[in-house]
Amino acid sequence: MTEDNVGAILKKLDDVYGVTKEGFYHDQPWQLLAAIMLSAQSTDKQVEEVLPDFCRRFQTAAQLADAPLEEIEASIRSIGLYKNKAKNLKKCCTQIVNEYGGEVPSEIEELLKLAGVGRKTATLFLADAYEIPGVTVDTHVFRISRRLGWAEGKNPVIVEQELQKVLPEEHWNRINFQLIYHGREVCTARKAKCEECILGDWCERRI
DNA sequence: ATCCCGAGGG
DNA sequence: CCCTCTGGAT
Repeated sequence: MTEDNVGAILKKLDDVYGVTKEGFYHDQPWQLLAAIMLSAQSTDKQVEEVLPDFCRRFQTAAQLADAPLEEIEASIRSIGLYKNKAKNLKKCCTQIVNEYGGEVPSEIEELLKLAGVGRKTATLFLADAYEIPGVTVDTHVFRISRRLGWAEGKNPVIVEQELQKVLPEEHWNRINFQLIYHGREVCTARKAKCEECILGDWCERRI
């Protein structure tokens, strides 16, 4: 377990990938939650393409909850897993209207009760919407933090707890997008490009 | 061809 | 625990 590499790596990530990420377009918090749900297994570009029209068509959670499933599907048709997402969005918005008075809850335990909202979506929403510090562990964060020697846990929940101990809290809300960029371009699941990695000096995997 | 910026369901 | 859902990137 190396923890002395943490400071140097975090600084490098800040330098190369920046400290802020532009969030998804939205007028209302529930639309941000919807955008994050849409982003699963899809690119930001795909999501941003449908988002303006989506937000215009469904201005409130109640409007989406009442819309025919076919209309919801049509509005997100170009995005991966669109049938699942349309079904989950309708159910999720129905829950928001019926059980939360039309407002997205800000407690993670409540968010996790919403259809289509898992831990990754919930923590990212809390960070983006309310700047609540949290470590969002998606597939990239999971893979890279293990390669760096920051975590050893066998599932995302354990890794999340390990990272909360290893990382200063002010980095929690930016480590996700930084490692996503890094994970897509360099530290890929297979055939990682260790020769061109900016973290090569400190990474346990390369040394 | 193969793998995903997940989550629900059997 | 493993399967499925989807288009797009590589």
